[in-house]
Amino acid sequence: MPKQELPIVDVGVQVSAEACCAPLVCEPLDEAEATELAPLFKAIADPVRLRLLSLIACHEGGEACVCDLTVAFDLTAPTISHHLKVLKQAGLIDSERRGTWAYYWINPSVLARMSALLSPASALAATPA
Amino acid sequence: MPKQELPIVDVGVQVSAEACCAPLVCEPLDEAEATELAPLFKAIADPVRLRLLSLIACHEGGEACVCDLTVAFDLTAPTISHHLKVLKQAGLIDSERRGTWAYYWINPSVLARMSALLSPASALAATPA
DNA sequence: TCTCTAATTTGACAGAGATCTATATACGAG
DNA sequence: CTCGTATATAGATCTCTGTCAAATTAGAGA
Repeated sequence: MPKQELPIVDVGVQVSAEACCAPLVCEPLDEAEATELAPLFKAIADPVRLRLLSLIACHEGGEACVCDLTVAFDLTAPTISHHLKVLKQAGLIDSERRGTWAYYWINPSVLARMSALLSPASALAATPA
Repeated sequence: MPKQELPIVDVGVQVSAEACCAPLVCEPLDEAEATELAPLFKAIADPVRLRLLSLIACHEGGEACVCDLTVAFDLTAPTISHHLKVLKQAGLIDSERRGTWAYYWINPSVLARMSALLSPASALAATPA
């Protein structure tokens, strides 16, 4: 039933766009950057939301219906709804209502930014000895 | 009692080592994995800790003294100490006392694991329409 | 030994967050 | 329009977390 619509690239993020990609091991984060980035990690700093994000990202068609998600947890629907809202407000996912059901898909660019931030700057800072 | 320091080698992590690398957009995280991974993100889900991690990672020599870190914030020493403890317990950093001062360095393998988990599955969902 | 400085631990408190029940909204089918 | 199902919001509660002041531990030097 979910109509597949591939929410591809579309970098229309609310975070400051391309101010993104220097890994935090390359140059020190200033306070403003840290304040902007921390909420992204806070959004996935919960097992339920991590699984939600993964379930949505892996779902065929690139999107998942809330009904698919709710059954995967031993939690009430309002709780799932709450977690989805947190993920959405962080910009990690987006949603649309189509008829009776609501569909969610991930925003890959935000995920990419977070991944890049943590990337270990290959040649740096290894070996404590 | 503060004998727990152990300037151990690198991967002395409590997480299951190399069970790491499938990005969460590739296959759905199960509950156990999510429970194990969420605390890693929780550890960096705070602006102060994000900056601490970055300051430590970028510091020359690959390690930083607590005294270097404390002055970078408008927070008391106990608060910084608390945040360092959170990062250390998550396995993101390690520390050693040398003489009067305590030094911290990052554990790159844990950071790498987190980065890989969020990596947007190169070949997936990225394909330009 | 005593004292000074670096860092951590303890205890307290305010604010944030996860979950539930109950209620409300949105839509489709009769 | 009315009813039933799918989501979302509101409010309450209990727990977790960030911060500070005060006390404690650890090492260097006199």
